[in-house]
Amino acid sequence: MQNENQLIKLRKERLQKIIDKGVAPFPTRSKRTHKIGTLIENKDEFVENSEKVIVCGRLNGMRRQGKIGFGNVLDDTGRIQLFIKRDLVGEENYDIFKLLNLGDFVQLEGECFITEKGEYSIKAHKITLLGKNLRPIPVVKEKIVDGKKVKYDEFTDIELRYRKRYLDLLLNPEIKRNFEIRAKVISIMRRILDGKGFLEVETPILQPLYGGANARPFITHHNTLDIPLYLRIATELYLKRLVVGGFERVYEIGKNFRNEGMDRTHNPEFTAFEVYQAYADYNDMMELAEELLSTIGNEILGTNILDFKGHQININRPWRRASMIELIQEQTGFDASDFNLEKIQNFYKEKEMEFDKVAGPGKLIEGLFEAFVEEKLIQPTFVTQFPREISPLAKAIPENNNLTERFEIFIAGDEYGNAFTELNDPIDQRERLEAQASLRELGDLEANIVDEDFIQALEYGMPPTGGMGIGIDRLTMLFTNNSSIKEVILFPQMKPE
RNA sequence: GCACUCGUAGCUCAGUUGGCAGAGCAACUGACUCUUAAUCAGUGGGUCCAGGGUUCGAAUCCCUGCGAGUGUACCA
Repeated sequence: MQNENQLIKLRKERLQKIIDKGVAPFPTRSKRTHKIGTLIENKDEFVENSEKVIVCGRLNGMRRQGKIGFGNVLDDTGRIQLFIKRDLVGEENYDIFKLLNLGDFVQLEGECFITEKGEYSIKAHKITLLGKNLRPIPVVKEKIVDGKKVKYDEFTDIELRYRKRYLDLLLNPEIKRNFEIRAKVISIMRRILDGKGFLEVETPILQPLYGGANARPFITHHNTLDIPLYLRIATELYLKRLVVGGFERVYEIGKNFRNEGMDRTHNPEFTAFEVYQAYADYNDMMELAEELLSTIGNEILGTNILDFKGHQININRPWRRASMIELIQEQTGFDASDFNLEKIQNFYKEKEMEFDKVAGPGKLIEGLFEAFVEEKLIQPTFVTQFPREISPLAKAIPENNNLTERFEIFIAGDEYGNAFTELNDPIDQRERLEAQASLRELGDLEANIVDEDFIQALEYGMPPTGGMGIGIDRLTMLFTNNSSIKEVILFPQMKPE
């Protein structure tokens, strides 16, 4: 830090020298006639015309040699070499050039030409400072060796990359692609849903009660009302209220907040997509999921065969559909379909797995799924028919009250989405939430809370409805082949230094 | 939460058996009218993550803490 202050001190001395020359270091106006990318795309034309151009950008290379100098100017479309000659710009302007630092923003007036060594450049008529850099930017240099780009002193410290994302984007421009794909994923989803007549809505982030998922919330306080408020853990219960209100097709894309552990697939705030469709069920949701992902793949990558975590993932529809019980049997040979608690517990013992003595058969079946099946599900799979016991918001399947019309989407061993035929029977719903409430009293901090207003809404009547949630962050990881959620969140949560 | 690994200059890294804290780039000064990791000469720059311990002597060995990564647990 001592040293950094010295480096900054030197830059501030430079700044003073520039001010002493009567030059504004942070001028208010700039005037750009061309983006660098345009000059590069139409190189021949610009060289031939000697048209006067003005580009603006950051100085990211400097090679001064006496009375001439070279440098590189970078904007968001590309990089071009600047050539400056004292005899051309005059001594006064050349002195300003000599006082510039890497990282300064400049406006460069001149004409395009090819240097004697063949480099496409702008010959400066005038260079103007647009913004002084005061803190040295790490310098990444590139060289072409055998036609391949070799980088020197790359900015790679993962912690620094996340803490100072602006430097990451500046010095590792290929990272921008993750966020461009992220934006495209969302815009394609919006376009598809809007095209089907879904209404995009915004429901409260600050909620007096939280629900719609099993998770611990962030708690805040409203001063005027003097009540606690919770940051939402899901949008589900509000979106269903809208279906009660007569919006038959709604969706929301927004942040959820869960006060839980962080790892490569979990950030405390994350972006979820939730969709509800009246007079539909979970089968319709499966088709929607297939359509969304395969369209995104085709449009963004031009293919539905994705390289991901060392696998070739085929997201072309249709995807495999298999029930949780069936998948457990496939992997272990164990048949849990009778929900016989003692039998399931014995199987846990046989496999030398620990289990919660008070857990019901549904919870234990889920445990078997997690232990034996999840990681095996590489190609996109709808895991269907979850136990009713662990699905308090899903409707039971007509033939078997132990199971619900619910599925989760698994790809490469990770979960991507969760959907059900929504429970719209208010009496059943109340019982299920009350059962959750008693779990909570037994110490399950993630169990659902009874939301009386939500149940009342159902009492007014909700049509049969299919609903689905998909994690946008994980989807972006899939389409950018990243295994850490921090690579697809611009400013991931970090502990303060 | 637990386990393992990592933390040295602005950046990327080296530092042997415990023996004066190092390199390249960046920065500063100077030279240089076609460079492109420009070059050449010179200069400055360190809380070796923090604290404690062992030792004549610690960046190095030990302990504790902090931060990060990976795995694992939990979290649909």
